[in-house]
Amino acid sequence: MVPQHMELQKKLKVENFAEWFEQTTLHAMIYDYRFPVKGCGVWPGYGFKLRRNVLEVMRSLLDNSGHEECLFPLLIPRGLLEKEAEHVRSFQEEVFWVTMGGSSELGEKLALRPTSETAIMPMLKLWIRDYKDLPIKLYQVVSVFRYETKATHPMIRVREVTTFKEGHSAHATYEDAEKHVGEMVGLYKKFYEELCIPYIVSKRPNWDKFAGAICSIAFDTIMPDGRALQIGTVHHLGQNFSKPFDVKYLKPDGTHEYVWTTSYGISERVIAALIALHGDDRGLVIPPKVAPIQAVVIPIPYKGREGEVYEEAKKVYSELTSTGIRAIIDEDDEETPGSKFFKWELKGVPVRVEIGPRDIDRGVVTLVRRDTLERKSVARSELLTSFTALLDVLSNDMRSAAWKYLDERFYKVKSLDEAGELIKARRGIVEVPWCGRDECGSTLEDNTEARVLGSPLGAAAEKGKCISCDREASNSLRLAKTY
RNA sequence: GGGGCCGUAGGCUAGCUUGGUAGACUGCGAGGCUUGGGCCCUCGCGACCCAGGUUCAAAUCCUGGCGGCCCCA
Repeated sequence: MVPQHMELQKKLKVENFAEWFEQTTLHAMIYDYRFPVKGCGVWPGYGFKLRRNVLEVMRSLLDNSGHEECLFPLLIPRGLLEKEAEHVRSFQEEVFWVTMGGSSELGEKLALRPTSETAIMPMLKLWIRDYKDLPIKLYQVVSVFRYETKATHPMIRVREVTTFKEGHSAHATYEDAEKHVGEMVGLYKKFYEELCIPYIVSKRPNWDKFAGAICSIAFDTIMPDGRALQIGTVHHLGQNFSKPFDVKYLKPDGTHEYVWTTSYGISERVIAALIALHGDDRGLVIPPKVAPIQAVVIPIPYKGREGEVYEEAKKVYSELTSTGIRAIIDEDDEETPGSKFFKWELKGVPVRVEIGPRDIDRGVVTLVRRDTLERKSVARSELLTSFTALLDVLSNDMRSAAWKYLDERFYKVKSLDEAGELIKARRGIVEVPWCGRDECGSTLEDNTEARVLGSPLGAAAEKGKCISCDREASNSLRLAKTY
């Protein structure tokens, strides 16, 4: 039983999310935002491991779907960056430029990539000759740089995005590219499911598409402060990039056609969402799949019985690690068990394994799950099966709790007043009937102080009237405060 | 883009209005005592964001920079 005063609290997290987030990530050694350059943070060892595990999930999904991991240069010459007119217009105010080499001015200034389409296209031009070379699917995990002028937030709005996983593909036809977009949306869904992150998929409105895309599909989730956070996007780029970069292929009939490209990305915002959605006022709660440490074994020594307690704890520890479980043992005899409990709870270790004289006498071990702090004794002889089963239960419970959280903050309303109030109170995402015209979208943004996330993918016509112009609604629009 | 608040040991902070020895808690190190939810005691370590200015004297007042947070567009 968890004592009354120790019941899970989310007061700070809910009342002052920004502070909670920065403190928790710092104290748990996930992310240190004290680096003296605006919008730049550091991943210490423990956070780096979490990041690596998250990326590992993504890598395995991509590797198993025909992608190859590549690495393109950080520097993009101005001429390339500016080839696609709309792309450059959108990014020009947020590009960092390298203008000097030592003390001499560069002839052509070099951009720190804000994203890599313009670095990849010239190489595709060299690599693609005929239809047999298509499709090409590649990705890289790199830093990208954006000179954010608005407020920056640790991990959420940064100037160096350190964990930019960008996928790029080239196809022979519009339809192939379109199909690939659908597959990548499916791949991202799997990714978020693995991380226990709930999401809403929207087709971004025309005025908020990725610069140069013909269609942008975005994943959003809801943070504890009620704002929506974009955690992934998939873009159909059409021939908007292949034309200016002159990337053509030879078709079987002997003619040439420009390739059709797509791009899709996620960033460390995914990790921010994971932390924000699962954490509580004791610290992190990390889904077992990506937890740097899945189990911490804590011996509870008593005077006279220290020897056997430590010995048993070690046995349990090696049993766990021998099956590939990421376990550690905290044998520090200078620190009390209680203090260790708090320490590892802060770090979000999914399961704590306690071994004391009482357990030894009864032939059991005590398992405590991090999400609910529920404690139970399991037979010593069945440790491994009980443990793995518990990890599964924990993952599933975390996933459903997070989905429940999102579902409760997703509102479908029919009136502008209602929408406005929900947005103003920062209750989450609001979906309203919409006539489908861009002008009503921007009117709504003005009237509700919200941003338009977009509309459902392939939704049937919404019944009702557009809440902006009162015309018959043909679709829905999602609105929210955003980051 | 506009407005406001703020920056003190690794962390959280007191002191600033009214200029004059920077204090607590936590952490870290040593020792003792303990250990099923942050024990306690002793000793030690550790800080005024940066650059100018005012002043006999600046953490404190002024200007600028860097950095952080909040609100509004």
